[in-house]
Parts: sequence; structure tokens; C-alpha cells
Amino acid sequence: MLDRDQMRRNTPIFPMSSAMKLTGLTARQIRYYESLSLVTPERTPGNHRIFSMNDLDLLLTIQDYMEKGFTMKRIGEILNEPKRIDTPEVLKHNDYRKPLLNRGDLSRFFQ
DNA sequence: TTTCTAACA
DNA sequence: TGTTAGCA
Repeated sequence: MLDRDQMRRNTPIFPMSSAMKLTGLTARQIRYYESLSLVTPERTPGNHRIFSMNDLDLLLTIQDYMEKGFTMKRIGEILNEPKRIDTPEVLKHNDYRKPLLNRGDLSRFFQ
């Protein structure tokens, strides 16, 4: 239902400067998270990253985990392990933001 | 001017 | 993580 919204949310439009302002993270951090495959923003022909709203939301989720004391390593495992396929194609077939189980409470099991 | 990668303090 | 160098 309303596939248009999901498409919009997965449409890459924000440059690094916007991602930084919207998430409060530094470019260094964002690039580092990408190197760990926590986020996979699109690229322009000039190799510049372009983030979608979903990318930013994911960045915010990562931030949330960090505040709960998670290690980047563990955050990576949590976000990837359960075969979390976040490609635009797959997301289109899943409800946007469908809570992947219990987010914040996972800290009690892993922390 | 902004972002990118790589690498060092 | 911060920061900087050298490109595109």
C-alpha cells in the first residue's frame, strides 16, 4: 500500500552535508559505518555519497545503539546477522520501518 | 566549494 | 575518532 512513500524514502537525495546535519554524526563516523556495511548509501557518478531517508533513519538507529553502549562490531552483527537485506528492492516488499523485533531492549541480551 | 580515499598523530 | 593531504 502506498508504494510511492517507500520509493521516496529509498530515493537517494541527501549529500554528506545533509546527512551530517540531520543525524549529528561526523562525516568520518558515517563513512566508517559504511565501511562496516551498516549503511549503504548510493553514489553519484562522481563517487559522492547520496543518502535516502531510510539511510538516515538507519544512521539514527546506529546512533541509538551506540548510546546504549553497543560496540560498532556488535551493532554490525545485530544489523546484519538476521539476514537483514535492506536493498531497495527488498524493502519495497516489506513494510517501511516495520520494527525488527524489539530494538532498544536488545541491549539487555547483548550488553 | 564539497566530498572522497587513505593514512598518520 | 580527529585530522590532513591530494584528488575529482
